[in-house]
Amino acid sequence: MNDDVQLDAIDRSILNELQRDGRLPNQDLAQRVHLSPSACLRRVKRLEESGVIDRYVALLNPKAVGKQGTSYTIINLERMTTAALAAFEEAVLASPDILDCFYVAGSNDYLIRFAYKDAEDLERFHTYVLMQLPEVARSNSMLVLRTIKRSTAFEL
Amino acid sequence: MNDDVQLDAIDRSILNELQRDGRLPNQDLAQRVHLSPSACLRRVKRLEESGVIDRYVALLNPKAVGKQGTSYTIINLERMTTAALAAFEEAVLASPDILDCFYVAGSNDYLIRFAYKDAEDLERFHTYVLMQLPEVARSNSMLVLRTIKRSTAFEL
DNA sequence: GGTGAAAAGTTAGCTTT
DNA sequence: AAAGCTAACTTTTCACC
Repeated sequence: MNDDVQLDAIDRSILNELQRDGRLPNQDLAQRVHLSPSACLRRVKRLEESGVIDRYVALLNPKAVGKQGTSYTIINLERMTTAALAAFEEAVLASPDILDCFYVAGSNDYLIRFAYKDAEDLERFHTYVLMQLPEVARSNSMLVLRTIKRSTAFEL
Repeated sequence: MNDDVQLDAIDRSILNELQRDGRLPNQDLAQRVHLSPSACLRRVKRLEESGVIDRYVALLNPKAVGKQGTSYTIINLERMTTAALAAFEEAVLASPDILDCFYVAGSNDYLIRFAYKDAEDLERFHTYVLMQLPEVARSNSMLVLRTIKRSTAFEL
């Protein structure tokens, strides 16, 4: 995982295409970036092996798999001891509906993204956060009401 | 985009595998879910066509494409008029480094995810948010210091 | 970086359960 | 109605230019 791979204009074109469509056939990709299939594949393999391309995933429609919505919650811990952080993070990793968790700078401490099936599920999460997670002092939940923009792709 | 497709245990296995590896060859996938390749492919196509699978993407290593980090910013708008919201959202859509933007419930209004190249880039973003975006009253930035968990996959 | 042929994977028609 | 078999077709891969 070298973080300093040099990318030229063609590499960036390849990455832009694959960020949009991870299953674009190599032959189509080659055509779009004006290379022969073999030259194109060599570049893609190099991008995969150097870790520029981390992985390929299928993105699901949340509603179609029974997820009504998403919420973001900011959580303050009571005590910031090493043991308290470790216990909190272990609990977060064990909860499958917590999609993301970041330790953030600022007055607040953790930011969690959570996908819920219904109102009951959301309430269960709140109870869990406030009661079951160790050392939680305050939490501030933000329900996503509307998505203006959502992207997995970086601008290159 | 039917939101009420019935998924059986095999469909859920398929989705779990493809959420982890969007480029898993159909033959390998078939083996993992104990189906013949043709039966497996029929199910994958059905999941794609019914919109359960939204799309396939390549995920890049942020560092490898020159992104040092991510920040989340909560933004309050001065006036919540239709025109103010539209102007703000238009500006957000026009900024390529704003990855996500959600309108959220609670005392705050918008939550933005931003990927930055370096400290300068981050400062440029803050100046942009506070000075250039229309009607911004207050903003509260949270720099991601550490990622405990990050997932694009739903628990099925 | 390109060419072309072998290997691998995809897909569709038909049969079976 | 859904799964398996088979064979044609497409795509990937790789030695060589």
